[in-house]
Amino acid sequence: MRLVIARCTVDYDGRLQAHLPEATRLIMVKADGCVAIHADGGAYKPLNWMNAPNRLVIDDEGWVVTSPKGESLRITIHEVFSDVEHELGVDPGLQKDGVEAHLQELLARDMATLGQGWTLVRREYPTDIGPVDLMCRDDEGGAVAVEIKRRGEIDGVEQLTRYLDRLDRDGNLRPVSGVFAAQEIRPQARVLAESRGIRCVTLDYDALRGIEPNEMTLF
Amino acid sequence: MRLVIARCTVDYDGRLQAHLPEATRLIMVKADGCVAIHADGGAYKPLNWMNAPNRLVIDDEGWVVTSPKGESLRITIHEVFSDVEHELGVDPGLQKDGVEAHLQELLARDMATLGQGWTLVRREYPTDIGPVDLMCRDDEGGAVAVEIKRRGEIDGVEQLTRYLDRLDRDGNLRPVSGVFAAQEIRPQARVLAESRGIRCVTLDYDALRGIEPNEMTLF
DNA sequence: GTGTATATCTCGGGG
DNA sequence: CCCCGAGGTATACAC
Repeated sequence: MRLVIARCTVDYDGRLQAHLPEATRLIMVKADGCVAIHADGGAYKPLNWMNAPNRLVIDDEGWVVTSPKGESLRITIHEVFSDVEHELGVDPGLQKDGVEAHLQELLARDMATLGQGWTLVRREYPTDIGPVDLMCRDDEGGAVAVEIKRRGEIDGVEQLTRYLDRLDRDGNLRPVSGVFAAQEIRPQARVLAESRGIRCVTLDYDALRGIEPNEMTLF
Repeated sequence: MRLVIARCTVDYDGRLQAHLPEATRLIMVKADGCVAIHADGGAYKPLNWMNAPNRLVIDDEGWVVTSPKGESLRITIHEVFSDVEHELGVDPGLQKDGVEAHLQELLARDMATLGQGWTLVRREYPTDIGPVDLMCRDDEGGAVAVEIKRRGEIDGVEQLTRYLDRLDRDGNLRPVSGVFAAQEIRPQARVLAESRGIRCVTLDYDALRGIEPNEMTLF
């Protein structure tokens, strides 16, 4: 990883056009060739960047980074304050716990959270517009499509609605009811869901984890 | 901006839990207090981060970053290879051209792109679930709601559909037709839009810019 | 503050 | 490769 502190101006031309007036910034070049221009604030997002793969040409004027997709980033360097390189090696990567896939797994193992006597047909049940998180049968054998979110918002209700619309055309399933399950359901999403006859279920992640027979967490 | 190259392990606990095994990484601390842990690859996104505002406590074990929202990041430092600080000052910021707001402005100035004899009622026409990009009248006086995107995808069609649903309840407007306008429209979005009677219009940004009477670009 | 929409979103999975 | 969905999305803006 190369770290350059320099007074520079930057011009990006690609998915849009953008320009950075002259100022002192950090230019970060990673081993995979990606480039990021950071100011001293504004969360982790750089002011300007180019994703790998790139071709980097350095001349007296500065740097020109070009990507095969036709994007270009011109960094005109006026003064260099620091220029260092460090070998970091390959990173073992991030281990996550508590995301949607985990909720789906936990819920699939404990259908009773949704309703007594419910059975799982399959996870990621396919439709021609994408997979439904869970397809179930309720205690009376009725088909139920379940959409799982960490945070239930309007988009999720729309997504489930599209699935229900498709699934309801299948004679083997019809009628298909819907359940919108999330750790937290936004009021507007709840209103929209219920206006469409979709049941909302709030999930308790810790309780679901507690139900597990053996330890599933990663660390 | 403080830049530390160190062999470290990291534990995040907040909106989820995540762990980084021991490896050498860049730790970036910006003037506003945000912290980012970077590997030597993977675009601009850090492996782990904490947004400002934060409280940073440093002891022999390493660093503990806590946010008022109850998130925490523990960085256990095993070996420091470099630790430097640079004063960058406040950045003048990025100047952009070619984003959705621009398209909306250009289209509002040249309604003929949508249809001969069309007139603009107003931009950001309000509904109770949010503003429609453009509200127009066609050559026969019929109300038309226009949703503008850089890239037209399914979500945009859903958004316009929600607006049309609301607007159609207004006796002064009904019937309201819809136009989905974008520089690029994904096939699936086009199919969905047309199945709902929404007309799709592909926008040519350069042509729209060419139509302008005076120079609007920033640089 | 919540709610909504945008983003050069980034990232990963599946066909 | 594109398409789609998730994200600790972050960010801006209106209410």
